[in-house]
Amino acid sequence: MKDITRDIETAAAEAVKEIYQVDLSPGDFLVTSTKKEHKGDYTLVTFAVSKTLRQAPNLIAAAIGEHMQRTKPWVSSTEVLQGFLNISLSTDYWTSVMDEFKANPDFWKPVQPQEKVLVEFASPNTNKPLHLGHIRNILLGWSTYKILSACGHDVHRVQIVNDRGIAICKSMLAWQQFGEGVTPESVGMKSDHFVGDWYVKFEKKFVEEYKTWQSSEEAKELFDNRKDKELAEADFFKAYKNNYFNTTSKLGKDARDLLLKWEAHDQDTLDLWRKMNGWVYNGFNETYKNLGVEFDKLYFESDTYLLGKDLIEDGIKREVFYKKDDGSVWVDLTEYGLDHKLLLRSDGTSVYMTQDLGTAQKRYEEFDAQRMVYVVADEQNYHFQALFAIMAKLGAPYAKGLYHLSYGMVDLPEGKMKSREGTVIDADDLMADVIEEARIAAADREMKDPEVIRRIGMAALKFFIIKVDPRKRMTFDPKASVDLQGQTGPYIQNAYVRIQSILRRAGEDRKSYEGYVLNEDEKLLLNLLSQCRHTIENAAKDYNPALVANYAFALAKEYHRYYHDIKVLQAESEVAKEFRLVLINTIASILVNTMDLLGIEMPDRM
RNA sequence: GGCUCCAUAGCUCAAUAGGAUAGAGCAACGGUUUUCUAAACCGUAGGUUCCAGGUUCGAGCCCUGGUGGAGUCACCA
Repeated sequence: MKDITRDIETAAAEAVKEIYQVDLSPGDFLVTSTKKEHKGDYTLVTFAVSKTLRQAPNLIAAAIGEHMQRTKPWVSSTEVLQGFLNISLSTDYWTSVMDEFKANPDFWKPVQPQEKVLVEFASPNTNKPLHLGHIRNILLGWSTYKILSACGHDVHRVQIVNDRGIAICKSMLAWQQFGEGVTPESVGMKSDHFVGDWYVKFEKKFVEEYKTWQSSEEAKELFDNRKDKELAEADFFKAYKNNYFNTTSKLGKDARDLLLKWEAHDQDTLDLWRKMNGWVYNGFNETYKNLGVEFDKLYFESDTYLLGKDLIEDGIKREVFYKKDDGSVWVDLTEYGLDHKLLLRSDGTSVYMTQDLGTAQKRYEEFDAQRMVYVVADEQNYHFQALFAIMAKLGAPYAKGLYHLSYGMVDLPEGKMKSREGTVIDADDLMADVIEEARIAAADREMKDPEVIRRIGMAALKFFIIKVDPRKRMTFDPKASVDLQGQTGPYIQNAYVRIQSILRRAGEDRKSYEGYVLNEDEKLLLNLLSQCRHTIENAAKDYNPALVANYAFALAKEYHRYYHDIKVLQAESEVAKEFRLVLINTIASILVNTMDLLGIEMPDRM
C-alpha cells in the first residue's frame, strides 16, 4: 500500500544514513503538506534532527534534498527554506498513487491488529424521552463504533438502561393516581413522551403539595428555627425540597413506597413497571431507528443493580478495600490522586459504583473484550477515574482497556438546558424540525423525494453536532443547525451528488489515462485522499469522530473548487477525462465512506 | 475552598507530535451561471489566540502565576 508520507520519511532516513552515517528511523522525521504559498507537495521539517546530526537545519535540508533528487526518481525537485525541505513529486509518482487507489478500494481503511471492543452509549433513564444531550451521546457512540470497525476491530454496541429507581416510580404513581387508565394509544401519543408527561405531572403535583405545606405551622416553625438566619424564605424552601420529599411529603412517601414494593417484587407493582417501561422502549426504539442506530445488547439496571457485591467481598478479603465500624465498605484511592470512595452502604446495599464494577466484570466475562469504551458526559469524569482506579487496584485484567469517552454538555444560545424551565430540546421534535426545514428549503428545487429530504435534514443535524471536538462543551444554535450551506452535512452531500451527476453521464466504459500530466488541484486532491487513512487512525486513537467530520468537509471543499475550475466530461484530452473520472469516483467513495463513519447517509441527487 | 477541564475573528468551530504569514463557515459587503446540480465558486473586511512571565531555532499548543467560565467534591444516579 502506497503511503506518501512514509515514502518520504524512509528516503530521508536513507539519505541521513549515507551522508551522516547516523541511523534514524523514518518516524524521527516530520513530514507535512507544503503550505499553499510555497512550491512543493510535501515538506520535510529538519529542525528536530538538527541536534542529533550536529548541523544547521538548512544545511541538513539541502543535503537530504540533493540526495533524494539524485537517488529517488519520484522526487522531481526540491527547495530549501530555512529548515524546511519542500519536495515536489514526479507526475509518474502521482499517477501511480491514483493507480493504487483505483486497484485497492479499501486503501482508506487503517489496518490494525484486531481487538474486541465494547462501546457503551445512549444509556437513558426510562422516565423521560430522549433529548439533545442524548443525541450528542448517541452520535459519538455510533461513530466511535463505526470508526473502530473500519480499523478492523470487532466492535459491540451496548447500553445500560436505567429502568429502575425513584424516577420511574414517580411516573408510575402519577399515572396510577391521576391517569384513569389512559394509554398512549388512547390519547394518540408517542409512548415515551406519554410516560414522560406523567413524570412531569408528578413533579407538578408535588410542587403544589409543597407550596401548600409551606404555609403550615410545621413549615413556619422549621423556617424560624433555621440555622442560617440570613437565609431568605424562598431560598430556604428551595434547599429543603429534597428533605421534604423524603420526610414529610405524602406523594414522596407514596413514590418511595412504590419503590419498596418494587424491590420486594410486588406483583402489581412489577406489572405496572413493565407496562410503563414497555411504552418507553417502544418510543425509544422509534427514536433510535430515526437516528439510524442500533445496539447489540442492552443491559438493564434492574438486572445489574445488585451486581458487584462479590467483587467487593473479594476486595475486602484481599485487603484492597476496608470496612468501617458502621459496616460500610470503602476504598482508598489517594495513591491515584483521588479520595476515599464508598462501595457499600452501612446497611449493606449497593451504590452506583458497586453496580458499575459488577457490570464491567460481567461484560468482560460475556464478551471477553480487550477494550471497553464508555460514552458518558463529562459531569461523570470523577466517577470514571475512580471506577478505573478501583479496577486497576483490584488487578482486573481488562483495567488497562477501559476508556471514558467524555464529552461536554450541549448548551443553547440562551444558556444551559433546564428541564425545570422547559428549555430541553426533545430528540424527536428536533429531528422533525430539521427535516421540515430541509423540505422548506427544497421548495424551489426540483427534488421532492421525501427520503432525500430526510437524509439532507438529518445530515445537517448530525454534522452540526459531530464536527465539534467531543471534549468541548458546545453551543447548539437551532437556527444554525438547519443550515444547508457552508460547513454543513448537506454541503458534503452536494459534493457527492455533483460527482454522481457526472458519473451518470460518463457511461461505464473506462479507458487508460496513461501519460496524463496532473494539474496542481489534482495533486492536492490525491494528497487529501492519501490522508484519509491517517485521519481515521487518529480518530480511532483519540476516540474523536470530529476529526473525520472535518476531514470530510475539507475534501468536499477542495472538490467543490475543483468542480468549478476543471471540466471532466469536456476535458481537454481523452486521458484527462479518463483520469478525472477515476479521481472523482474515488473522491465520491471516500466521501460516502467517511460520512458513513459519522452515521450520515448520502443522496444520489438533491 | 480542594481537584479537573475550558478560554482562538462579531457568532459557531478548526489548527497532525511544538513548525513557515493562526484557518474555515455563518453574519456583512462586492462579484461569478447560454457550461458536468449556484445547497456551489471567487474576492473584500474581520485576530494582542484571556492577561503576565518562562522554556527554545520556533509556542494557540509545554511550564509557573493570575483572570473569567464550567464540572465535581452524597451512605444520589
